[in-house]
Order: sequence, then structure tokens, then C-alpha cells
Amino acid sequence: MPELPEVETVVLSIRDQLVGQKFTNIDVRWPKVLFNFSKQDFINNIVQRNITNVHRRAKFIVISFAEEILAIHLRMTGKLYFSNGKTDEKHISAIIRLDNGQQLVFEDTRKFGRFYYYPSQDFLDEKLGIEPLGDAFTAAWLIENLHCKKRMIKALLLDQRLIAGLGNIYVDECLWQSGIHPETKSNKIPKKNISTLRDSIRNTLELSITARGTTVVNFSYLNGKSGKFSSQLHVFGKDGQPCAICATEIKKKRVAGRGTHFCPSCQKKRY
DNA sequence: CCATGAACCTGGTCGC
DNA sequence: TGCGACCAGGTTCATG
Repeated sequence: MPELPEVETVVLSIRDQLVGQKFTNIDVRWPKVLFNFSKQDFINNIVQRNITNVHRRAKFIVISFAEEILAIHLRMTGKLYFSNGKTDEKHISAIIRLDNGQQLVFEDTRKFGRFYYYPSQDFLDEKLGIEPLGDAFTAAWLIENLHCKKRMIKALLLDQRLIAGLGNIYVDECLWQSGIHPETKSNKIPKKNISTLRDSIRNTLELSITARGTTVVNFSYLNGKSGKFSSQLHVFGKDGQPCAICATEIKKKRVAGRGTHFCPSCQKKRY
């Protein structure tokens, strides 16, 4: 479900209540939610350990202890929130209890979400690419890394090993903003457009975080509250509607295995 | 190396 | 109202 801005929003919403606390127990209702460890591992290694930090890396929510981390990936429909009482929702995969009486609930309709336990964050970093909001993500970096490859730009932007955090919504939006057809081979894109793409990625992610993310349809991941960035989308979900720039009808087609929205006029194919 | 499709799951929507 | 087909903010694996 969520991309970088939505995960960041979740992190911001739970961080203050977690840092300095300790977990006391876990109630696992969908066993596969624990990807590479068991409930007993959780009890032995995580329970009663001080939570030193909560942050985002790519689309992972990272809960840090001394060295070790508990990483949570929401995939398509995962929600992570605090709940005081009722935990009788239909699709709860796990509930983690804290020593202050609070309960951290992981609700996940489609059950794709996973918890990972690693000795350090290096285990995540070695598989993940650059953070698009970090200082190293410059136009020069993007030009170099797109021009040395010749894959479709949409597939490349979705590849977490290159840039970590983008997903289907923001890729479509950013390609539209920078006038790049989603099927363009990455080595054929002019530097000027790549520079625009870089700025577009930055601006879009930052604006979306400010708006507390994007909520599609009625789906809310924030305990009932929904993100407000939906109103600033230009192409995602807009097929059949006129392009905001040229009024040409927005089209939708399958690219890199994903539903892809674009303006056939603003985003000409380049080979 | 690259593109594609299936798999993992459940539920909403659309057409008949 | 009911039913099947298709779609969904993600990632990984097998296949050609």
C-alpha cells in the first residue's frame, strides 16, 4: 500500500510513543507475519529491550534497539497503529504489548506485510538503493545511474535497489511532471529531463509528507485518518480525464507489470 | 541482463 | 441481487 511518504507518516505518528519504551509480549495471529524469526525469538531477544529509535529506511519502518532492529514492511494493506482497547478487527496479524500498557497493532487485510529481525540495519542497507530525500540524491547522481542502464524508466524507478521508497503512484506522477514516457529506455532520456525528474521526485515526496501521504479511495492506514495528498495527484487514477497541462485524455496501460497512467501528448515515447 | 507473469491474500467494483 | 472477471499503494521467484 504505502510508499515513502505514507511510511514516513506512520513513523512520525508512532515514534514518540515508542522511543524509550520496552515491548513485553507479542500476540501473533497470522504466523507468517514473522518472516525470519519466531515468537520465542521475539521473547528472548526483543522483550524488555530499550527502544532507542524509530525511523524509516526505504519503505521499512525500523524500530531500533542497541544494535538490532525490528523492521516492518506494510506491503499493500498493512497498518501500524496504537490501540488502547478493542483489538477485535478482522485482519489483525499481530499485536505487540508495551510495558506502559499500550498496544501496537499490525492490521493487514491482504496479509502481505512482514516483520524482520536483524542484527543490524546493514542487512537492509545492502539490498536497498539511495534515499531520494538524502543529500546524495542529486541530478548528477541520477543522470549517471540512468544513463549506464537501459531498462524502461518506470521499471527502474520502481526498483528499490536503485532508489528506495518510490512506488506506483509517485512514479507515475513524477514521470508526468518531467515529460517522460514510462516506457522510455533510461539511457535515452536527455539530461535536462532527468534533472527535472530529480526535482520532481524531491518536491512530490516532500509535499506528500507534508500532506500526511496519499489515501486511495477510502483506504486509511492511519487509524481512521487519511492523507490529503490525493487532491494533488495529476495522473494517477485519472485515466479518461483531461491532462492538467494540455487537456489530452490521460491513458492507462500496463507497464512493468503495473497499471500506469500518463499523458500521451506531454509524455512522448523516446527510443 | 531484461521483461513478463505468477504467487502471496482479501475485498471492492463493474458489467451482465 | 448475484456472480464472475478484474483490479489494487509491493516484492520475490521462475521462466523465456
